Formats: sequence, C-alpha cells, structure tokens
Amino acid sequence: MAQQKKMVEEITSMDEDFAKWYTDVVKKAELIEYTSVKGCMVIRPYGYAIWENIQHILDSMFKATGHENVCMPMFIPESLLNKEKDHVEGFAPEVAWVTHGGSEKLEERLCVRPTSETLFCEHYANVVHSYRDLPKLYNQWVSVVRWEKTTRPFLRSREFLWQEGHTIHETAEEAQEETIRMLNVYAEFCEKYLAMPVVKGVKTAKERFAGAEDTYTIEALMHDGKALQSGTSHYFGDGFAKAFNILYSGRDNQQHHPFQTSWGMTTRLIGAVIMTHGDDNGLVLPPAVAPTQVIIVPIAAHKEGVLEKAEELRQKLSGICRVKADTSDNSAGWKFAEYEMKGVPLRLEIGPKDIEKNQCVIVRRDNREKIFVSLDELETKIPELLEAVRDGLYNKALERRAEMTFTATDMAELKDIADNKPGFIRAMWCGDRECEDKLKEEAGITSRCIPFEQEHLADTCVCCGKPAKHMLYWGKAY
RNA sequence: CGGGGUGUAGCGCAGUUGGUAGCGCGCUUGCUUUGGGAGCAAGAUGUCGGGUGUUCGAGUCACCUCACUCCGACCA
Repeated sequence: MAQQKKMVEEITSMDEDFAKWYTDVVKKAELIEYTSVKGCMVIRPYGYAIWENIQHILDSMFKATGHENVCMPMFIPESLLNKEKDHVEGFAPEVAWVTHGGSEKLEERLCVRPTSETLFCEHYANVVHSYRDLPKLYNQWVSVVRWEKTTRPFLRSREFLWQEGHTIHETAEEAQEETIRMLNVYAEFCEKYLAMPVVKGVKTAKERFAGAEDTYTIEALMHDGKALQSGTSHYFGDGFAKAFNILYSGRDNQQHHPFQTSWGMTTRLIGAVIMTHGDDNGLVLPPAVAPTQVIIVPIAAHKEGVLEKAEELRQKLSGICRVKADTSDNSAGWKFAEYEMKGVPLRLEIGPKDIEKNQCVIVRRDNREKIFVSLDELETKIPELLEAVRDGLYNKALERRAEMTFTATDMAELKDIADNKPGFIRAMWCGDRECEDKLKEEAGITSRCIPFEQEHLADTCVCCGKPAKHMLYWGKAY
C-alpha cells in the first residue's frame, strides 16, 4: 500500500496532537455539538445513529440471555442514596441535586441518578418476597448525570447515555455467574461488532465500584497508548440487599438476603471506536455500527445514465446493507474525502466507463484497497467486504496492542516504560494497596485489571519484591 | 478543584497607542466544470461569549462570570 496522503487538512494529525485530533474528528464527522452547559453535548444524528446501532445489537444480546427492559425514575431522594455507605461515599461528590420544585423548596432534596442501584433496590424490596420471584434480570436504557470536573466528548460528559443491567438472585453462585456472563457478552460485543480487542479481568480493590464486592472489566487500548475501561460488571454479594432490607422466603422456609449484580456500557464506547480505529483522514467505523455501510459516489454524474445507475444500485443493495447514494453536485473528490472523514466502511464508485463494463469500483476505508467488482456479483461481494473490513480493523488493532504491550519485572524497568513507551505494562503484583499507590505516585500509572489469562512473568512483586500473587495490566487511563 | 491557553460571521483567523468590525474558506444565485476536497462573476451573513465598570467614545483597558481546551488531582 502506497503511503497515504493526508487529504483532510482540517483534521489535526494524531502524531501532532492526539487530543486535538480526537476533538477535530468528533466535530468534523458531525457526531456532537457543544451546548451552553459544560460537559453536556448534543449527540447529532450521525453520532446518535452509531449509538442506536450499538443499542440494537447489545439489546438483542441481553434479550437472548433472558433480560427484560425496565425504566426507573431519574430522581433519587437523598435518604435513599444514603442507605449503602460505600456507595454514597463513592458517588456523593459528583451528583447533581434538585432542591426546588418551581419556587418551592423541597422537603428533601433529590439527586439526579448517577447510577440506579438504590432505585432498583427500593423496587426489589417491594416486589421480591419469595424464591419464586427470583431471579429478576432487568436492564434499562437511560441517561445518568455525574458532575465531572473535566469533561471530554463521549469519554467524560456530565450527562451520558448508557444501559445499566441490574439483577437479583437467590444464591451467590448464581449472581457470580451472571456477573461473568455479562462481562463475556460485553467482550464479545466489543470484539465481534466493534472490532476492538479487549482484556478481560477483575479490578483491584482500589479500582472497585463503590459498594461492589468484585468489579470485572474489559480494558481496551487506544491509539495513543492509553487504556479505556469499556464495560464493567459488578458482583454485589448481599451487601445492598442488607442495606435496603431486601428479603425473600427461601426453599427452607427461612428469610434470606438475595444476591445482586449490575453491569453497564455507555456512549463512551463511541469514543473507544474513534480512538481505536480512527486515522488522520478521520473516523473509521466498524461496519456493524456504521450508520452508512456503503456510500455510492456517482462519477461524472452529468453524463447520461450515471445517476440512474447509482440509484438502481442503491435500491439493489438496500436489502443487504445500510447504503446511501450521494447525488449532490459536490465534486467526486470532495465526496471521497467527506465519507472517509465520516468513516464509511465501503465506497462504491460508478461512472460511465464502469457502466460500459458492467462493473464498479469499491474502496475499503480501512486500507484504501481498490477493487473492481462486476455488478452481477455485488450482492455477494458487499457482505464479504464488510466482513473483511471488520477483520482488517480487528487485526490491525490487535497488532497495535501487541506492539504497545510491555513487560516489566523491576521498578527501574517499569518506570522507564511508563515514561517512554505508551501502552499496557504487564507486571507482577503482591496484592498490597501500598504498591498500587506507589506505582501511581512514582510512575503515573494505575492498575487496569488482573486479567483472567494469567502469565507467570516473575516470582516477585515489581514494586516491593515480596512474593507475587497476580500478573496485572497497568497503564495510563482515560 | 488548582495551573496554563482560547472565545470576533457557519468554520479558521486578523484587528496597531481606545476612534465607522475585516480577511480566507464556506453559504446564496448564475455560467462553466466533474475518476481525489473545481473555476469565474455577483451577493448575503456580526447582541465582538455574557455582565459590570472606566471613558466623550470599548472588540481593544479593569473586575466578575460562562464556555472550550491542555496539564495535574477525582471519576464510565
């Protein structure tokens, strides 16, 4: 592949300034627009369409694993939020409060949900009475509010869209299984549909969700070497049930506290897609979530029959993919650049010469490969190519992650990597919080997760030299 | 929340010692073009982020505030 020429002058190159590249892409691809409230963004039609595709796929995966959708209110009375100690301590610093209804001051202030564990608990206490009522496998698609200090489109906004699954079970084992099941659903979704490789693992106590016994995570590596937590699944044990007094009569005719889980994915995934697959020409979208999978660009559109042929192809393909034809009078070159910037996976060019030969030109967004395809083979070729783009994106991301994953066995080595090589660092850990804090302070990195796939890199902790318990992934995170 | 930077037309920017608010791109109309961001001609577009103050006069000076952005601390 010849060296790619940078054509979109408006986008800052990644090497020059990755943060600026990101915001340029987000704005120029028309994913969001800022509003007058800090950290609150308009998700524009093209950005929202990506989210809708994510929703459709994930929602069907939830349904396939037996979950039902519900909808909780957006307000939580202060007294309700306060019921579980760790949970409130975790979230209180970043909740938004409603203090007035009209001009009347409220008796008790209400927080705008930062997450809905407390609401689900209140509800479960009302509807769970017997082991026959269990399990409840619920999910909701809503927005939540966290009053963040520093904000970035998709990655950290004050209001964001997400799904939060909340389940309640008879036994700890069942709840634990559910936690892992949903983590696996998330990992499959990221890898298969977003073409984004992830590391599955469990968080250390320090990084655990407020109120959880265990927090599982999938961690992805972005283009700039920073890690992004892309989905989490929590096991709560019966801690919330005790705090909220949720009790059921068991098979043994005794009262028991049930066991709970919660799990969530957010619009942050869109940020993950941008920073995993994007390049200096703009967005690169995995076909499964691309609002438009194939853009038809008529060439020499003024010539007899070209527009008609473009429209004919659009109709022919509309049954097998999300396709659009750009029949505007912008130049062909302008359209090429425009749809590359918007990350459309396949471009189909059709001009007078092609029509003569009963063919078209298809160009892949991920590697710019140009292919001549007979119009008779389009219906079989397009799905193949979309799949090939997915595979291309996944493999490229996997390769990059491999290149950016390093191993450290002592502190000097670890600091050197942390300072000079962006990416994941694999290192052994003794299990002590102090070592975690020390690595944060001295090397500026945090533990991302204890991966399920363990490897014995050394006998001793990278930090203190005591016997090691686990291999961890470390890194700088978003 | 601490430190830095930036807010002037849709976008990118200029605006001198305070004195009638500009340029490029885009946009509109017309003609010519059309296989990698086309050319020419004519035209439209501004509470200078918001507020208060200083002044005969503020885009420009002072103070306050809001937003964006980067670096830290905190978090999906």
